[in-house]
Parts: sequence; C-alpha cells; structure tokens
Amino acid sequence: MSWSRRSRPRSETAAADDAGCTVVHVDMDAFYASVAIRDRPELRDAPVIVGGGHRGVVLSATYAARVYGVRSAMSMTRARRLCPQAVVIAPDFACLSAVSAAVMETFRSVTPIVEPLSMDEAFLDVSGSLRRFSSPTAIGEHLRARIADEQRITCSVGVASTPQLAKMASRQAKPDGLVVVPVTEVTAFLHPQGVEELWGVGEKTAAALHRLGLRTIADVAHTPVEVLQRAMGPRVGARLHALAWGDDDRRIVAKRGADEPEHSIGADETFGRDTDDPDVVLRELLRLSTKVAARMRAAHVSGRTITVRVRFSDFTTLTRSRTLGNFTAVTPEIYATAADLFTGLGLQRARIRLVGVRVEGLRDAVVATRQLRLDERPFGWEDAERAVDRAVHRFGRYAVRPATLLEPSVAPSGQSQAP
DNA sequence: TCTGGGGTCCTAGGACCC
DNA sequence: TCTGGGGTCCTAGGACCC
Repeated sequence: MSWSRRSRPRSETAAADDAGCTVVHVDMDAFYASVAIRDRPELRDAPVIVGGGHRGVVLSATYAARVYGVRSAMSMTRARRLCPQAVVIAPDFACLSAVSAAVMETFRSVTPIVEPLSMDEAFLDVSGSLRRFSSPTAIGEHLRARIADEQRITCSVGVASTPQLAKMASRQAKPDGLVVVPVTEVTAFLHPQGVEELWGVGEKTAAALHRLGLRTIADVAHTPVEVLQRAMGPRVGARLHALAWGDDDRRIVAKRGADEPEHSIGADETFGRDTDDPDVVLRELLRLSTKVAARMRAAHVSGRTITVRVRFSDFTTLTRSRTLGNFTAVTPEIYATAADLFTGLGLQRARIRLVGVRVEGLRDAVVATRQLRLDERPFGWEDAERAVDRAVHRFGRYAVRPATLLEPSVAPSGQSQAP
C-alpha cells in the first residue's frame, strides 16, 4: 500500500506526505455502542448491539458483535440470530446528543470550518489551521487524543485533499486509526477499490455498474463519461467519473447544529403490527402531524408542501404531496392535508406497515407569517398552538394532546404509553 | 416477526408562461 | 397557422446517507 495508515501511537510525528491535504474527516467508531458501554467496563469486550426492540434495526454494534456478522441497519431479528449472546441496549439519544455536541466543539477548537454530517462524523477544513499545527496529520492525531481523553471513545480520521477521499480514508482507518491519502497517491488509493466504496454508490448503483461490467473504481475511471451518463443519468454519471479520478468539487460548509433552517421536517412510524384500519392510520397521522408541527415551531419555520408516505406490508412505498397556497406550522392544517391525501388514495383493506408526514418548502417563520398576513388568514390556531408549546414545555409532552390521542391502546409499535 | 427514523438530492413528466 | 424552445413549479418516485 502506498498511502500511509497509522493507528494507536498518537505521538508519532507528522509525516511529510500530507502536503496539500487540507480536509480532515473524523468518524466516531461504533458511536452509539461506544457511548453505551463507556461507563460499563464489564461490557468492554462483549458483543453489544444498540438497537430498537420490536421490528427494529441495529443502530450500532461493537466490534465484538461484528465478528459474528452483525452490521448496522440489519434487522434486530437477524442480528439476534447471528449473535444470540449479544447484550442489546436501547439508544439514549439525550446522552448521545450531549457527547456529539462536545465532540463538535472539540473540532471547532481546531478550525471554524466544521461541517457535521451526522451525530458522529464531520468534515474539517484545516487549511487555515496550519500555522498553529504543524500538519493536517498532526491535527488528526491531536483530535484523536483529545476525544479519547475527554469522551473515552475512539474515532478514526481520514486526511486527504478532498472530502470524498478523506471520507474513504477514515473508513479504511477504522477502528481507532488514521489514514493519509497523499496527493500523489490518489489514483493508487482509489483505483483498486470496489465501486461500492465510492460515496454515493449504494446497492442499486453498484448493481447497475456491475451490469456494465464495472467492478473497481479503475473500471469506472476508464469508462467514457458518456457511457456512464447514459446508464446512470447525466449528473450521476458525470459525478461518478469525476470521483473515480479523485475530482470532487464538494466544498466544506461550516454548519452549526440547528442554525441553518432545514429543507424539510417529517416524522414517520412503523406500526407494531400492520393495520388495514383507516381509523388507526388517521389517528397516527394526527399524532405525527402534531409532532411535526411542534418541531417546526421550535425551529421557527413554516412550510407549504405536505407529503404523506405509506408503506405496505410488502415494503412497497408510495407518497402523495400537496402544495398549499400559504405557509403553515399548525397541526390542524397539516393534519387536514395529510388526512385528505391519505383518504384520497382510496385504499381498500390494504395492509399498512408505516405512515409518515413531512413538510417541505420551509421558510423562516417570520417571513412566512408576513405572507400569511397578506392573505388575511385568521390567526387563532397559531396562537393556540403556541400556548400548547408553552404548556408542553412546562408540564411535559403528555400535558396537552388532541382528544383522539387520549384514547387507550393507540400507542404505535406495540410500546406502552409513557406514564 | 427480516427490513427504523431522520434526512438530502436527483429524475422525469406535465402544466403553464413567455 | 404552425412550430419550437426555455424556464419554473408541482407531483411522484427512487437512490442514498447515517
């Protein structure tokens, strides 16, 4: 291997071969599982799976569990079958969020240009930090040491000249390592790998590439871009070809948690048991609408397009959406639209596995409200729901709910209602 | 008892306007 | 009268990521 892999000895001096590498990708190792066991030393070397109970999937598994073939996103049923002795722990999202926030702050102590990709990984643009630190590699080792000391979990780091390469490098560094891809070694690093290792190539795209006889990234690189575009579409084809040569015009954009308004806010829920009862579905749509509207108001956004998603027992999924003439963040309006879209499907005894509600076309609520004023819309609901938000804030989330949600036995996923 | 829940982005067709 | 095109919005679906 011509690129350099480095693990454990964090004090090792920085290599000279990271010149021009200004992107650092940091990825926590088995984040959910590592956090779950860090205060439970007796589980240190045990197979541990973090995941949901009924009808759930594996969110994270320790390396001891992965030995048995357990992978994230795998159904819990399958995971338990592969590793019956595994300790299964439910995720503690409050704790995970706190650890995530602390880790992101550690990143920001090195550079302000930190782009979190999820709770447990981020890109750092370190081009402005090289006066304080001797090299990008030194920054990576610094961060690895600090996170290990402060959070008592390990992470892996990729150092490269582009985000895509840094991301692929950190994957190779796992667990608890650091990999540098020198600018002179980009094709040597990329080309031997399988097409599915490219970021953005999932199961379907990989299968399509395999059908073209393309198995390695080198194969993709040496295929005329027109051929790729014909098979995958103009944009995807062009991007794949570029990535196969290490060209990546993605820029790292500093984002600070909840700052930037999101493009959509939604919620969905898998029923504990498939249902064909429209009343059960409508009640769930109301619950989801309530949840989404509250989250929108908390984020100070309003939206115009409401989408309902329905997944059937055979896993086929369909969506129906409607764009309103006004912006809204109000439960009755979101629910009325969602319910109308659902009943408009005219389903007859179809077995439904999951329903979801999502609101898109989000705008800052202040701007959106001004537009509402021009429409002379009444304000009653907005004010009423703000009062609800305050009550929930004071008395907890079960303080105020729509009357139809107060009936017993409506809890989805077979879980019992919280006290 | 196979297959969660939160998102983003792309594609493609039709409506509508210029 | 016929023909052509571009741009934008809306809807539906699909792929992908963690």
